[in-house]
Amino acid sequence: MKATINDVAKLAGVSIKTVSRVINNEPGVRQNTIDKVTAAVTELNYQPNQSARSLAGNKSYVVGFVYDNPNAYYIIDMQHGILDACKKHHFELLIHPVDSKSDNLLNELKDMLRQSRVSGLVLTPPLSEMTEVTDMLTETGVKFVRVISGKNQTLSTPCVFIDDRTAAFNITKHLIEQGHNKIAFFSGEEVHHSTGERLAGYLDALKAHNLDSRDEWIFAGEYSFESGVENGKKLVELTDRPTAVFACNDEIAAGTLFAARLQGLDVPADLAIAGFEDNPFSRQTWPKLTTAAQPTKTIASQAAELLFKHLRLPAKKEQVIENCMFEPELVVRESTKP
Amino acid sequence: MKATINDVAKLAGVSIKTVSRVINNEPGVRQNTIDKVTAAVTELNYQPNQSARSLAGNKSYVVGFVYDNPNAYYIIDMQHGILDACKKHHFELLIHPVDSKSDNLLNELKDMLRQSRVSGLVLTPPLSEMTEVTDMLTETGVKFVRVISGKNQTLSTPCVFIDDRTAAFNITKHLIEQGHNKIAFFSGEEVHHSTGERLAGYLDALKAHNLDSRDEWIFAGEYSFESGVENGKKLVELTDRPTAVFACNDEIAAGTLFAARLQGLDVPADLAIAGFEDNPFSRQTWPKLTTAAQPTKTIASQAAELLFKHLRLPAKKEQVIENCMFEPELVVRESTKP
DNA sequence: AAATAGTTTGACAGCGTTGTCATTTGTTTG
DNA sequence: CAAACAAATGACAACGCTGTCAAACTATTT
Repeated sequence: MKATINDVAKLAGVSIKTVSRVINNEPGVRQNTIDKVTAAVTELNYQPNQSARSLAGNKSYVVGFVYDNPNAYYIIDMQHGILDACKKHHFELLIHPVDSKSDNLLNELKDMLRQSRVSGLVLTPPLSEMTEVTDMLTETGVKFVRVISGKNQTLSTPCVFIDDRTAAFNITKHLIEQGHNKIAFFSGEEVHHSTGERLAGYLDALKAHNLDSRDEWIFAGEYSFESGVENGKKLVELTDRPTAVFACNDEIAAGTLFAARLQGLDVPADLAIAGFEDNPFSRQTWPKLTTAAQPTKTIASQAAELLFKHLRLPAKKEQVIENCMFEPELVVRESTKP
Repeated sequence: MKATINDVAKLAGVSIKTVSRVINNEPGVRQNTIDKVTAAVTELNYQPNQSARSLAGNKSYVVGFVYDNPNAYYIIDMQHGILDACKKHHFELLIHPVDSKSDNLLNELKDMLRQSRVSGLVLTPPLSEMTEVTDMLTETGVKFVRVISGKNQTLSTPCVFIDDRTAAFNITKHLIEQGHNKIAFFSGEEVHHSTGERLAGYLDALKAHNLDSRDEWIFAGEYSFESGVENGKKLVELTDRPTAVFACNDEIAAGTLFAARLQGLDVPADLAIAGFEDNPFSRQTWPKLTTAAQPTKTIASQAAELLFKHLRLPAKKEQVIENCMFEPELVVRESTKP
């Protein structure tokens, strides 16, 4: 019924090993032979049996996406981006949500690696930024690519950098250009490097415009709607209240918006609010949110592509590690317009 | 390094076949032997090699989740619910987003089935409700479970039913009880059975309360924010305008909310709005949305469990098909409170 | 034309399981 | 207590592919 490599070999008049060579793009096959084999493959609509392939070759043709992130939009975009790359390279994708705060995280990951025979992993924040995790993976010998917050730099593992700092600088600059000189910063969790990077960008911009930063305008928090609500409430209690808020992501911004309404503040007249990430719902709030857009799906494909390159490399100590960087782009909407 | 079935057999003092029996819960092994083997398995931390298993047994230990749905929250919840069940049964999950409107849909699905050797599928609307798709799958012999909108009934394939009609009835009843007697209905896409079911429930409720339904109060649309905005704008142009809207899902409801603000209408004073699905953002709008909550993650686990049961069944023609049903639950929030 | 080196191909043994069927062990019965 | 049967276990050949290494070609040199 289903064609095997044997059928292809017979039809093409070569040995199964040669068919195997053609299928795996191994060198040292005459063009003429390649053509015969490919013809036979198409005629029989032959699909290699992945189980047999990985059993015999002790490889897996599966990559894993390990994540801990409550943001559904982000995860879906990441998944779809990785899937695109997987399709191109004939790999399969295994998704593996975890709890990064679990005490058992490392063991759980080890178990997963053991069971699921993935040949590589894509990691996103906060996991990609936790040294325990990356150390463990390096030790285990599993190859992985990380999406992390920061500027392009050479690390010993392949990375996709997100230049949050510059993007945050641009957002803050935009707020300043709208006439604001008292701007609050609503943080996300500190385990996310993005929080620190965005704060740095915010401070950079203040300094560049000779504005003072004030500690009481920098609010600790987390990447959630509720955190935005909470800090929004605190904000209005301040004497000499800031007239603008730079929220570390759109969820916080949405929460801040909610709090503003609770307090009877008009946005943007009484309080301008900017978010970060360009989640779909940043276009569905009233008013729509100014934010910094990052092309998550493209980032994901890039990360996966880096992983595939890395998987093909021999396991040498010394080698050039490929990286790439993305800079989220300012998107101005009604929540910060005068 | 990594333990094989041979190591376990040696340690337990039995043949590899017996170890295999124990691992697969096959009958006809003495309890005493089972214990010896399990002990050896734990001691060596043995994990069966999935590739070898599926090659030898010609089975796959992989289920697929095929979907076409732009709602990230829904998809993530489905994925995580299915994953929970998979973990329990030692299966892996393959995700496969498709475009249900593509001309090539059926071929694409066939290719995917051929390549990825899944042993079963979970389908959600609209795919689960497209007869071309289900027919093709039945023909191909792939087992699958569907999540569909409708009341519990016996079909030839296992299903998880969502009783949208009753839930829609309850929502409409709630609006009526708030004193509304002119209630508009904002539809989703008609390919989704849920649209028809929810409309039916809406009409049921009107009739039950002796209210007339009017054709111009039933708006065609789709499951999107934009559709809600558009129909919201149309709504206000009506003379004798409805005072309440039952939107087919939360996104439409959010759009309607947006349109209301555009028009300077207060929600709920001038216009009450109810949604459906209980997406997280239904709690993040202002005011928060009344909606019908469906336990997506539980639904997903149930669906996967049904699939696993079905996979174990021999491929007979005559057999009892297991089903189950969920009824979304009314959640009253500020968008409909007087 | 023979010798050499390089290139292309094939034979065959695994990879770690499960399926089949034969063998052993245990239990019941006349 | 042997015969007859059932229950538990094992030996061994697949499963479809890749890795290894030897064989068969081809091209180049002497």
